[in-house]
Amino acid sequence: MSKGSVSYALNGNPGLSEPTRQRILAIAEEVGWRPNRAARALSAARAGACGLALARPAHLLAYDPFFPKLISGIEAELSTRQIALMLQMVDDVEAETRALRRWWAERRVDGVILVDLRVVDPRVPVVEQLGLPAVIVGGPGPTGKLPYFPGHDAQRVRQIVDHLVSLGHRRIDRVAGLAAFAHTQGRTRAFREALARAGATGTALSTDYTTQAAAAATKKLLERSPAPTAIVYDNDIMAVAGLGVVQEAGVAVPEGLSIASLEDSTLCEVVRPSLTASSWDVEAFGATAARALVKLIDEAAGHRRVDDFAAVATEPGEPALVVRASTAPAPH
Amino acid sequence: MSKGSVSYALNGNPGLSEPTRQRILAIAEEVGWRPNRAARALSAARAGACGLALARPAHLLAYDPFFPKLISGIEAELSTRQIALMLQMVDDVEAETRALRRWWAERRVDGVILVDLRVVDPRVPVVEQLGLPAVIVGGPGPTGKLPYFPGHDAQRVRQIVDHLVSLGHRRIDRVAGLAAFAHTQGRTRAFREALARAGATGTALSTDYTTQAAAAATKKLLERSPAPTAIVYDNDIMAVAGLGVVQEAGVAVPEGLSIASLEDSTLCEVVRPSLTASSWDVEAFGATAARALVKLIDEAAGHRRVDDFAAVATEPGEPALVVRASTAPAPH
DNA sequence: CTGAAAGCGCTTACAG
DNA sequence: CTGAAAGCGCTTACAG
Repeated sequence: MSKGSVSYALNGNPGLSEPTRQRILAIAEEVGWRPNRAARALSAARAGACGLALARPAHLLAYDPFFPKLISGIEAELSTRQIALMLQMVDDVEAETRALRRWWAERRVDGVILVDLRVVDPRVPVVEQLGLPAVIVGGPGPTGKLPYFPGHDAQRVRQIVDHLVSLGHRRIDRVAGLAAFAHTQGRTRAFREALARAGATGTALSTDYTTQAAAAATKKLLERSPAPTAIVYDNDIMAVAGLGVVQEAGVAVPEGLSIASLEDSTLCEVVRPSLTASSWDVEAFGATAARALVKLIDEAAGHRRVDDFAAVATEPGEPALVVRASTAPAPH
Repeated sequence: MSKGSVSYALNGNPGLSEPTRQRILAIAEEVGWRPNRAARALSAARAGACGLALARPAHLLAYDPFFPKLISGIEAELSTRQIALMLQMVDDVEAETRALRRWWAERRVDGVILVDLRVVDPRVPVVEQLGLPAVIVGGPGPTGKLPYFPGHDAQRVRQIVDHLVSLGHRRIDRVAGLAAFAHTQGRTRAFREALARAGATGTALSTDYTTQAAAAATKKLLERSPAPTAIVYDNDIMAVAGLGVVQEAGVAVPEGLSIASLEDSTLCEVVRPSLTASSWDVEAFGATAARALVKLIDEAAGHRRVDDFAAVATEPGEPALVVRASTAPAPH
């Protein structure tokens, strides 16, 4: 059996009869032979890996159910194609930008997934200038020529506000995440619009996603006059932190104040009262983004025109509001 | 400048004067040149990457603050050495075993980290037979010749039981994780011993770590007679789920029943009442394990004798019990 | 220190 | 289909 034929068989190269191909694959399977990835990468000029660098400190990642789900979805998609996922956790976007440059210079990855896009984000121009294939996850909308997947932010905000308004709430505040994140701004915009449309009022307080900041923001909101009758939190852990503050202030939830979370999780189910939250399929979302990245890489390699993903970005899994015990008619 | 000299400079190979080395490094930095990883891997017979395969479904990983911290610690250690972390999420140990075989056959990784060791674990013999460098994280104790890092399980169980006993509790039950995990069994052993030493009684109910199972187990424990005066949970999310069940049953925490968690997190701080929990430095733990793996890889590459890590396994960061509002003197 | 050369294990045309 | 060969971009001795 020639080395060339084996290579053809494994790479699905035409010019080999089907029976021969099958025989080769069977033998490879039997003896457990696998092509050396480094050699293959070197001659094929493909790393066979994609990169994901997370620019958030571990203590914030630790309580965010979004990332494990996202990674799981990405991973599920990549592994069917034998593409590895390279993970790096860094402290800030600058470190991430350095990591992206290094990955690409070393040809460690064929493409990358960008998360937590900033309003002004250094990664976007770098990636575009390098020609490093990239997709944006949780983006705000069109950013240069990079494909993006916005994550239903506006729609989820609208669903929650509409739900609260239908319960008679007219004074709805929000404890938001980092203002520097593009998706936070997108949510803020949608929040304002939804309130205005309903004739309701309310403001958003930005935090750094820590529970301390969420607790402090909640205290501040409770002291306002008139006080809000409902508070929306950008994620589940901040909502739970807020819930604790509200209860300690002697306000009953949901009788005296309604609480809702823009991110659903098991946590929302198990706290008392359980939390009304916006639920969506993050794993499917991650898989879709990974699929787009793979396509981008393939097209870049084939020197073919890259489709305008921005125009076709599909978002899987419509978000659905899960109404639980923490929201009720507004007190009068 | 010869190609050979550049290579020597970058790899710290002696036989190059210091000024020349510095000049080469400066130029490489300036033009942003980085050696192609695939080529380097091929000639050096080193992938420059380590693998971590997680055999837990994403919905369980999503609420476990342990893994992001562990990964962050591993990553911090590896990235200082320019070693990449390859991540794969799989459904079960069999799929993980397959992933390990593939990674090694393709020389995608130089070594792997094994987590959630089972009482009978197929990965251990496979890894040993392949000669794939591996360290065990959260292991039960010596397993063949693989270095292991047990994660303070016994000590943490003891601290919690001793705390409850000192508060007068004599009937202490436990809602445990998967019985198939070696660390669950290690905890169960330590739990029994600690109770016996204190003249207290109690049993452990195993669950699959889901909040549903934790809730069901808690209900069962409350119906017992005599009912426990304290319940210990194997992790924070199960503790919160249990707390909800207890409160709905009309039992006050901590006045009627004390609750404690064997895993600390922000969650424990923010729920009401806040939860007493065993806290330890998981990131440092991950870093230590990664360091051991790197050492193992280096020694394996040098054909030198591999140290007996099992004898020297250091565990960083002594665990500390954080007493919060959920534990109080036993009711009489 | 330089320069030429072999080799890592594949992929990919190319002549038979 | 086979077999010989070049090339991917490094590392690593080796002679000058």
